[in-house]
Amino acid sequence: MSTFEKELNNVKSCSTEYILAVNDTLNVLSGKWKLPIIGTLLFGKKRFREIERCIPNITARMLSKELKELELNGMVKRTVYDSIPVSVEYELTKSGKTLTLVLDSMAVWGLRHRKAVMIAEKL
Amino acid sequence: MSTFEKELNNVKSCSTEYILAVNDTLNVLSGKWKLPIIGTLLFGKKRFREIERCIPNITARMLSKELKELELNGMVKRTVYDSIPVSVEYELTKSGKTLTLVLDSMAVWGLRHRKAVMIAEKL
DNA sequence: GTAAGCACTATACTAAAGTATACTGGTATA
DNA sequence: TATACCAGTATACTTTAGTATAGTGCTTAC
Repeated sequence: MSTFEKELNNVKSCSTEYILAVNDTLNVLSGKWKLPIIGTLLFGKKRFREIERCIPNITARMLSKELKELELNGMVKRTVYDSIPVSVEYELTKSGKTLTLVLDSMAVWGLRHRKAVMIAEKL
Repeated sequence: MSTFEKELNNVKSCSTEYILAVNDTLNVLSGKWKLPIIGTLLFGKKRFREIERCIPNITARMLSKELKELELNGMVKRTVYDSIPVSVEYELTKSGKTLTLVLDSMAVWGLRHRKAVMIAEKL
């Protein structure tokens, strides 16, 4: 039995704990902008204005707010270089990078589900 | 190469499509009550009041609203039996059931991430 | 010296999500 | 006849999330 399976059996043994663990993951992704932010950081570290330019329609206020939350959640690491003027870089933490595995399974389910719903609507 | 891998490569070839697909999955789970509702339905079909009793603090209004959305999203099937009085049963669709694979990966990531964050905070 | 870029913050607002509470119309039970 | 269960709906309200817009203090380029 793999480590994944062992951990899964453990958390599934208590249904409220299972829901809580799923909820933790969901909360890390909550809101309109977290996913786009994580998406752009998947391509490597970026500066504040770079991220801003990558995401259409995001305001500086929202980007700042969401980056703070992501940092607090241990998803993003913020590094300040004391050049003049200061430059600030954001990158995904190790945890942030492993989230891609979850995102991948969400992407595939999302596509399959969309197809399934479309077929069902044709009937 | 597995079907999963093929579909994943396909959707990953376009980063905005990838984000959209992940977002679709996220939207199906959005809000405070969808996950608890899906959670209770994982144990089999249930009637309205049964679900209500399973989920502490949910109001009838919210349960009704969320069940409608889940039905619209093709996650839940609603069946009305014309007994007297009518009884109504809710159950997960096929798509709804396959979501458990995604939820499993979210649960395991959630647990691992929580541990990682706790260790980082001790330093 | 003024315009523009950097990394933000402040204030005020609107929109969406969620809560509280009461009610509907039917049936079955005491 | 009163009470309670069923499957919800209606109305009013509060809380949270997101938007719009302007401004901070710094530096470099024209």
